[in-house]
Amino acid sequence: MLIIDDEIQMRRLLRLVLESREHEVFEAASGQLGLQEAALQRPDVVLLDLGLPDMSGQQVLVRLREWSDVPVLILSVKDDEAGKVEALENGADDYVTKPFGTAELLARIQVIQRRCFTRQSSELTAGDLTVDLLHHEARLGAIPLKLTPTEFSLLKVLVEHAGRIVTQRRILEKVWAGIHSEGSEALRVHINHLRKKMGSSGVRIVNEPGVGYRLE
Amino acid sequence: MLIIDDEIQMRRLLRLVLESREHEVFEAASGQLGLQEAALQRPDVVLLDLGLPDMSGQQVLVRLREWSDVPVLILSVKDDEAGKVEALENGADDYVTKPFGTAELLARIQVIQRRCFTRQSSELTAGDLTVDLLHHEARLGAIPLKLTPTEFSLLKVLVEHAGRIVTQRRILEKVWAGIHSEGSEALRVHINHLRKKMGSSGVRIVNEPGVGYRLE
DNA sequence: ATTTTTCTTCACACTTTCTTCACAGTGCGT
DNA sequence: ACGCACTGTGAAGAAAGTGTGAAGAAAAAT
Repeated sequence: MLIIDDEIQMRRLLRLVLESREHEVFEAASGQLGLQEAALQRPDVVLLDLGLPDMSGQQVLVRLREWSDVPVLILSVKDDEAGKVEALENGADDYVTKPFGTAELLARIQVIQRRCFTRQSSELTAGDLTVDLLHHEARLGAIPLKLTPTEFSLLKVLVEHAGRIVTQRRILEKVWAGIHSEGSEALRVHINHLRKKMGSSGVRIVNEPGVGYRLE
Repeated sequence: MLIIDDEIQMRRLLRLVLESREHEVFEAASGQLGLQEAALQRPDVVLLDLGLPDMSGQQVLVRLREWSDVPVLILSVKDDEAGKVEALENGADDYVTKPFGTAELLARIQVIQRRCFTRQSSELTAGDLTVDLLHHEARLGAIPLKLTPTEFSLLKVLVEHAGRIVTQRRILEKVWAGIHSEGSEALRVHINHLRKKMGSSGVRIVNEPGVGYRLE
């Protein structure tokens, strides 16, 4: 979930509401930053304010649509019909006028997520490897990998940062939610299992001694 | 395009606007008739007024959603936040408050059409298995399956995503509407019943430990 | 109100998955 | 070569998840 809005109090409010529903929230205070964040974080939904300092929200939307299908919900202070229509035609998925009720906002977010499940494959890939978060499935080329929950979660973290190193600490936090305050013994074992199940395909899990692991 | 609204002048207005955009338009003046028309004509979009004489628009929506996933756009005179949220949670795709601009209405219709794939049939199949949402029947080949309501609902969820994993969480949400905050004991039992009733046909319900179930 | 059907809970056996442990291997600096 | 820290790997017990029958609770039908 990415919030693009220049007013900090609005961002705070939205973050509060969204995090209560267990969304991972990113913020951007301008159109430029918003586009950058969208490219970097690949959010599942974008909340876009039309009144931005550096470029119009419409422009942001158009630029975003050049490469992304992510659902966009427009936030705007003006109840401006022409602007509404323009945004919807530019590829926005919904339009909410400030001030809005948080219940309505959440409901509308749920709707666009519901509708975009089929379209948005929500798949991560790295070489031959495909990880489908929605269906909890992983494939190597066309062959499905049979992974246990922990293995899947671990692979997910690695694929999210494919090609880059992922710290052991970071893995432990993401997969074990910090329960394992120390000791990466279990982690080593699961890495081992993953490597076995992936066999000798193009995808490898490489260890960076003392730091973490990297998928290539 | 199906319009469900009791006010004839509103239906006329909508028909005029929609036909100018070359939509085929059907009309219904009550909830009952609306549901009948929906089943008969299989419209690509439904415009639903919440204030109907015979039954509440919410009810119509719920009944419709039992067998169809056609995009529904709610029309309402009241700008009632609670009603909005309820409708959106009941499966509506958008909500417009009367009076509305025709440009906005058309734009919003385009959005939900763009985002939705509509299932034209009210039957789902997976191998030998056929689930008729409209008539609430399930058959294995030609033989009707005698299912209880919960079993039917459960099977429906599985068939909708036939061949893919369906998370336990998703099943609990869909079948039990989140009442069962946790504990999948009842789920296990019903899966067991379904398996027995389906016997050893080509269709099997496979468990993915720690994740959910999959129909294949 | 009574019967019938359906749903949920519980107990227990069973399966899968997770963690721990022991030990072997690797690379590095002294 | 040696110690050292870290990593890879197999095995076994612990923990979590699942299948299944039966019994009581709830809902629906009569």
